[in-house]
Amino acid sequence: MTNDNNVLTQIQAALPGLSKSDTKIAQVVLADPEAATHASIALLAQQANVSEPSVNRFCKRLGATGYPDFKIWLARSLVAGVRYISQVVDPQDTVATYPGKLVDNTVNALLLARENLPLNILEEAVAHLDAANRIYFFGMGTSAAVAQDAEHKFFRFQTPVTTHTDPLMLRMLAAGGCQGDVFVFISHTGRTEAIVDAAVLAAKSGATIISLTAQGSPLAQASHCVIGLEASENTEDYLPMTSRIVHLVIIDILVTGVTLKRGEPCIEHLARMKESLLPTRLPLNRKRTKT
Amino acid sequence: MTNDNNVLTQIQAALPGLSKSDTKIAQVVLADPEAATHASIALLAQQANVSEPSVNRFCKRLGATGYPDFKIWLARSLVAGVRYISQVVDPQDTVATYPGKLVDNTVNALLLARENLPLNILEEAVAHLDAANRIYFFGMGTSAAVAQDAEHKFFRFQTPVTTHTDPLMLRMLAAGGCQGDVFVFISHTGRTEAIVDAAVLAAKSGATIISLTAQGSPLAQASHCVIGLEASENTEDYLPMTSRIVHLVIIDILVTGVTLKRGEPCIEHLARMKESLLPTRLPLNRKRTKT
DNA sequence: TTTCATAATGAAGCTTTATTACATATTTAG
DNA sequence: CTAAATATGTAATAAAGCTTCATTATGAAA
Repeated sequence: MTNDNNVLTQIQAALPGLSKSDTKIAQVVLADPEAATHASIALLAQQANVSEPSVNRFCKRLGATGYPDFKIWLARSLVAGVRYISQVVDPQDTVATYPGKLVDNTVNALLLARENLPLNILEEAVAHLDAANRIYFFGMGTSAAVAQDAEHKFFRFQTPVTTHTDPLMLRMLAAGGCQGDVFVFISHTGRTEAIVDAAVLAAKSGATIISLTAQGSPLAQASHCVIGLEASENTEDYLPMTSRIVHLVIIDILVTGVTLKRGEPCIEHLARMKESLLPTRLPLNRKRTKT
Repeated sequence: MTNDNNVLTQIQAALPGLSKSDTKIAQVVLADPEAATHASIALLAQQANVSEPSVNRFCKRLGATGYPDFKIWLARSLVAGVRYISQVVDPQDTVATYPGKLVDNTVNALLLARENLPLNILEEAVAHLDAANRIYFFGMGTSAAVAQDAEHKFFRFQTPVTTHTDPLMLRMLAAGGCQGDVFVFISHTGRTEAIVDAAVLAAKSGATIISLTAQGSPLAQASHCVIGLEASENTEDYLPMTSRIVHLVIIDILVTGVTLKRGEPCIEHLARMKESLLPTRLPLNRKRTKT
């Protein structure tokens, strides 16, 4: 009910069942939420052609304590101009509009994920990864890049870690798994056959299966530890965009979790790794443009 | 000046040069910005042990038109609880705290990038990519995953595209470039020697160089088209986390840009590609948990 | 140290804004 | 077609925020 702390989506959801005045108010607010945050109740009432108390009642019906509270709430739904409402890119978009939409959608996906972070499962996953003798990351398609990123990050720990995308390699490794092995499967849909098969095989072999995938998917069902995310939106229809970003941030969380669990020595080790890269870099030679 | 539309950072930046009352007010606001958005001017004044006009003046000094305006502004700086201020993970963090911090930092990086999107440069980059006979993506370390992701997305266009991480391969390809080739270099620092060398070589060969890197870096100087981002924050000290995410979203922008430029036929083509993946997926078998 | 000028702060009254109570209109069900 | 319920608007009330001005603190020059 009220756990959707976003006004815009809430108004839009409520629109059908709204009264005449409320509809008018809703339309004015949705048309330019930005402006609404700066308008007084009198101005908004005038723009919607309704009385001031109607606006006040509208706010209360939405769960706010009054108009000022509503404005605060509304302001929060406009993150630095980001619209919470998922914005679909259409052929009419220009360079002035679509980049912002894409960033907004990504931010929204992250904020949504943030609210639904399964902390206990993350903790569990971190424990498994920390205790692992060997870690395997698997991802295909877009998730291959996520897996590669994960390998690159986990590689810095002492635990042996590898990434694979070849389905045959995947099956073989999965079949040959053993206690102490941790397989991390990354799949947006959780329905990529090769991945699901491998997960089932790996589970039988005694290894621990962690998956970054859709809740309730076949892959999720085959896993010991599911870091599940809400299902994809329509924006993912052509190219998965936001989901892989969320997966990457979850990789960050897991890496950070293991780092914290291992404590100081590990942090030092990471610092040394970092230093070893310095000789490959040219000297800094930058002119600052801003203060 | 006023282009930093975040209050919290602005207050913090202004803190040193603030008067006695203003400091008290700033402290109360920073201590619990959330609460401040709901407090009346009287309450806030009382909590800070100052008079109401002082609070009002404080707001105006920060650029707001008054207290209510300040509250709106403040509310926006608290994106669904996200603190704009970059939050450093420290050893005292627990699973209850660090995941949120990481997401917040990522969101902040994206919001920052969103405000500084170089639209004209993106447009230029899209034009180059659209017109390219051949596209090469290069990235090393963490950026290798970004390059791979880019390849995976651009692969769906008809233009031949490849990704490489091997420095030798890189040099050879760069030296053998020709007009119509587009080299996309991805490097957080812009100071990875192998990458910079390759960019210089490729530029000499007549190819077009696009780079996703730090403004003003050696790599940027060797490029025709620099999609530059603000320098790294201290949070990147151990592992680049937020920058790669921003790079990925820029890849999304470029892909989307080319898709839009090519118009309908391309969109259809993408849809067909998508369909071709369906047979590799198991049937949907999900139980919805939420309405 | 004193004096003067400047800046900072607070008290009181004033203005704007939001809310409540009540009356009127509109819809809906019987 | 009427009656109850609901929705809407008017006007009065209350709350919040703002401005003016007097007071107090701060700091520089004599």
